[in-house]
Amino acid sequence: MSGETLPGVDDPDPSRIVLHVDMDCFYASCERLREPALRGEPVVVGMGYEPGETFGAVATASYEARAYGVESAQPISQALEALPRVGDADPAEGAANGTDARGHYRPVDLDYYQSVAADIAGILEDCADVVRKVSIDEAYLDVTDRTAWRHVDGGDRTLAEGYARHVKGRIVDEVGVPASVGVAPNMSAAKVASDHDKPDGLVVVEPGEVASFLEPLPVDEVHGVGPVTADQFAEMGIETAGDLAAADPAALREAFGSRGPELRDRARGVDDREVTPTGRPKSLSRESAFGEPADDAEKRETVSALAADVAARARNREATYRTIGIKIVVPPFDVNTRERSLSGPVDAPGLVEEVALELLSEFEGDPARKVGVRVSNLSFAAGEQARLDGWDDEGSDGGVVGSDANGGVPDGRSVGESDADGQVSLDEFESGR
DNA sequence: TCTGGGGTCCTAGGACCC
DNA sequence: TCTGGGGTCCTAGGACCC
Repeated sequence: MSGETLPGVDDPDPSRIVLHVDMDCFYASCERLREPALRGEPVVVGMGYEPGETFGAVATASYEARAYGVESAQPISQALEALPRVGDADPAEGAANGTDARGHYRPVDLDYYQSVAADIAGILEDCADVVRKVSIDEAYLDVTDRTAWRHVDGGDRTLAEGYARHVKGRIVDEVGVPASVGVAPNMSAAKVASDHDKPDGLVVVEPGEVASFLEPLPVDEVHGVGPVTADQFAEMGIETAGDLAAADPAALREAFGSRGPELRDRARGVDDREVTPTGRPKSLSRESAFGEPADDAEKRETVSALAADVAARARNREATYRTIGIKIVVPPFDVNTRERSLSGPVDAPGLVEEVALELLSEFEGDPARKVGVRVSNLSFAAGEQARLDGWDDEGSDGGVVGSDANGGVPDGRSVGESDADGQVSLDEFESGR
């Protein structure tokens, strides 16, 4: 291990070329794709929202809608105040926004958006050797081997910029939705770059310019700095990325643990993470909010439905899980989580429901604004997954294997570690702790 | 600004093991 | 009965991201 460079001074390979591709208000763009009349109009896509209702939250607002103060995560009721719905009667005193502007409100249609995202993914896979999708509308591409930082004809433009323009152009031409693209020598800088000129942006940060590009930006534009951390930074006199870059790493570690120096590195433009392909999920969950705080019966009913849904999704993705958990939010906004690990991975919808309801019982009598069910400790040993051949009905989902004193009938397709006795019970699946 | 849904990672204490 | 130190696993909560 001799001859290595000084640790932490710079990226190991400053010549990497990373693209961050970020679709602009993706859900709204998708709605416009199938309803071209919405182009140029304010569009609000709502979650947990049905046409004509006022319950739910804003998932995505088009830039036209944002101009009236509509923001994502905002309650729909609030968005409607800022921007009334097309077709609604005129408010008594005229709209709160002081104009007669109206917005087009649509419910989330994730299946459709996913089909659009798959088309985009095809283009991205075509344009890069490694693609890391981080969400339905965002991805990192390592295009180091596809282009170069070299300047064209000694001018301002790099080959990399031309390549990014090509990727962006293909998305618009072949799919029909706009994207913002950031180009930089690492992931973190590329991410900030793509955010820098939305919508429809293309920002290139060349290897030598990363630190100076970041320096003047507000510190919360550094990826990983949220409202809580930004407040703490402000108390320390850290307002910009430049301030953070210049801060004492030891002091940051003291205050923020390992995250402190890491964020400082991001602010300095140092990020040696490789772009790795999208991995398998680590957990699957579903949650659902109530309009009015729910009583025990409603809580149990919802948890049962969510459990069935999560289990079905896991089976669909050929995942087994070893941990089952719930989440319950009690007014005003107390978030509680409970989970239980089993002795081995299972694919057992009945068990998900049974364990979830049992965990829920601790909160009997507490009203809930929201409940959720989660499975984690996932395995994807497709084909490799040991299925104890002595007792498993081959391929049958509903094969009843044993029963137990709890009345649960886990339709186990999978295994505990050593239960070769043909009996599967909740007790046996529970971990020993 | 009273709050939707699906995720990831980190921390910290306790149990347990050697 | 009192006692070190290291390591792993489990659980609950929190911050953050899109």
